[in-house]
Amino acid sequence: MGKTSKSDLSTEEKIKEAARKVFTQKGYAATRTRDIADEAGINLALLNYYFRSKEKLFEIIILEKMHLLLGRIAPVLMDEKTTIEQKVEQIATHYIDTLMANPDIPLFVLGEIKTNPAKFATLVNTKTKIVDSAFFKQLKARRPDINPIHFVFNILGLIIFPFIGKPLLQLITGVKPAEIQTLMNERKTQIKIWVEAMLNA
Amino acid sequence: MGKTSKSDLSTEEKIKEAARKVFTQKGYAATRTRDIADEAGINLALLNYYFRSKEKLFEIIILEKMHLLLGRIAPVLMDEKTTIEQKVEQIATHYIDTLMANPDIPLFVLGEIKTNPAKFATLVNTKTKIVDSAFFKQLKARRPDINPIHFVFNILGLIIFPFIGKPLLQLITGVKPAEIQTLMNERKTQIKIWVEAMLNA
DNA sequence: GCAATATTTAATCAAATGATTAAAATTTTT
DNA sequence: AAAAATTTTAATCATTTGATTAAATATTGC
Repeated sequence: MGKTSKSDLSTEEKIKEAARKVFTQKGYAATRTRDIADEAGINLALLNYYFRSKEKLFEIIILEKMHLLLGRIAPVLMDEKTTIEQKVEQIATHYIDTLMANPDIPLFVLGEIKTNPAKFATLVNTKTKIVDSAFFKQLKARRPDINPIHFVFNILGLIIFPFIGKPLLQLITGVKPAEIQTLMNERKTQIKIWVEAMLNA
Repeated sequence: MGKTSKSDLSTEEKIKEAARKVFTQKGYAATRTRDIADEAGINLALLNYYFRSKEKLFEIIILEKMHLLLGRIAPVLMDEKTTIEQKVEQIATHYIDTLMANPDIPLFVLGEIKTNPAKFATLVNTKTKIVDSAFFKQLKARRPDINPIHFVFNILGLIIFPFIGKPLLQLITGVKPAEIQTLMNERKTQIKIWVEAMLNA
């Protein structure tokens, strides 16, 4: 069934790999199925043979990427045994590592969620509500005067925004990719400190 | 020349208004010129008569939106007479007001910059480099141990990310639009406090 | 080795889409 | 009001694009 022989991937996996690249780079609407086929080194009909349609292939990829962006967050937030600071550190280091390896994901996922929120509603709703998590309880105990969602915005903004704003910041500051890489690594330790400072402010 | 008579706009302005709505909502690739024409209540040929092509019309709109997103930032950062805190407060209040009225802009502009950074290079480069601004000097004096770009990321992340992450946060927290509006207003005063705390951390 | 099955391709289709054209309708000028 | 200029439209093109089909090629089971 098109299995891999030695060095290279199966055809199905080659197509998925190409789809990951093209979809995350250009988004659903700007992606041509022919681009994916070319990138995978196969014919267009083969793509439809394996995945039936552009839409079906896209759903596989976007769900995969959503899982990459969200899958790790729930268990950390639910953990009753770790402190706020430990949760922030875990999330920051994990996400910055993940996003350095997959810098296109935030804009891709957030863009597609905005395009079609209904499609993702079911996917996310199955999970336990984050509003009832240990993290939310801890935040409410620590700062009863501030809506916990503020800190969720703050933490995600500190982690994710640099990856979304990178092209703009390169434009307006002229910062080089190598320097950005250094900055991202610094943020893995700094964000914990900054969030702590905000919690005490 | 198709000027407005009384209550309604000129045809040219009706098309631009429709283009603003459709382009910012769906992005360049997903936008159909027919959608813009329908939204404007005019025929498709008229759109090309006035603006020559989809691409030309798009450039007018995206430059307009980029100006809205960036135009106000440079003068604030250059001002030698205001403190860091005053600059942050000015930028936060101005941007949150602007983005509450135009919530689609960040994802739209950042997405299109990423698609074609070269197109915006010239536009942004004409301005004085922000790296040489009073704001950067002040940040370096205040925290010589931290790259000022970190704080630019932090401030823009705190301001802009909530607008980009809103659909996701609605999905995972179930927060209602009205509550988000309240949160956004709270952030106009909180961000200044949080940034100050981060600067002292 | 040969038949059955699975994989791959070239050619083609139908619909969508950006753009043009030539004519009709409207407005402006005189 | 007639002529000229402008504005608007319906019809149509050429290309792009997602998808299908039927035939060719390769692989697998016996």
